[in-house]
Amino acid sequence: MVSTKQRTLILDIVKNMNDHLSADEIYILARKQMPGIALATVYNNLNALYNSGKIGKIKMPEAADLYDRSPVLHDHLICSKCKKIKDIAIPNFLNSLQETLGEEIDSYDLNIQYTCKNCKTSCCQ
Amino acid sequence: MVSTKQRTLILDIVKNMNDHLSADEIYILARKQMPGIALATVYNNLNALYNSGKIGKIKMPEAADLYDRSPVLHDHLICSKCKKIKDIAIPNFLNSLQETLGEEIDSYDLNIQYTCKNCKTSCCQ
DNA sequence: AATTAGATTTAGAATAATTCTAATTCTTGA
DNA sequence: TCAAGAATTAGAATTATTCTAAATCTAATT
Repeated sequence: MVSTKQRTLILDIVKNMNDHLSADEIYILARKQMPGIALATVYNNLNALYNSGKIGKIKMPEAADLYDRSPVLHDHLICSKCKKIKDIAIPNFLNSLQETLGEEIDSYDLNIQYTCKNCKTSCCQ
Repeated sequence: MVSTKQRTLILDIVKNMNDHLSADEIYILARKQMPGIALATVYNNLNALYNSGKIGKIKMPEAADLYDRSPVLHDHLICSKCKKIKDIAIPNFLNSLQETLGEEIDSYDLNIQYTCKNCKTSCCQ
């Protein structure tokens, strides 16, 4: 895989995100630095970077997929109210899953809906 | 919630499925018995039945959602090759998840990709 | 039986995320 | 410099799902 300046830019944006962003949001950021870039290029490169294990991807149940600067498999708590995402690591989850099931697992997606502390305390939104 | 004949038909179809079907597949089955039914009605009723806890829904990462005759929360193994789905129950998963995280969970979606025995043995598909 | 309010259905348009296509441009090695 | 292959671009296409507005049905009430 050859790294073009578009791919370098997109990798740079993703690696410097403090949050999880969608392809569209990354596209908006990319255009600030490279106004002519196409949305399809952003998708192409996010897919390429994800497939080569350089970045992570969160497959959201009913919304656009989000990208993650870390390619290391981990899990996500999604607040049902404010939709903010919290990264979590469940220790040894993959292994214990494989043991429980007696099957070798290729990968998995786990999305957990909860109500974050902020939304719980502010009662009447 | 009043049960119309459309809703009764759709519930009947879902309850008698031996597999997990998409809204579109359910629509095709429904039209055999009620040719004038609209796809939007199928979606409306699947949503209504799911929201009232009468049927289950599997939120697939990059494909149409599938419906499940059982509303009881359980998990799914999805074969990466043939895409067939196997229902599984991970004993006590929700509780142990809540304990591990120290958070109260509203719900979760877990999709596990694996290679089923069939696809593993037939090597050169 | 007629009326009415409210819910549901219908058909088709709208939306939104993503992929595809074909033409163009860039890269790199010969 | 040239050619081959890869990547990019712009926009069309696709697909699942939701929305809209008009029509129809339902159930309760008179």
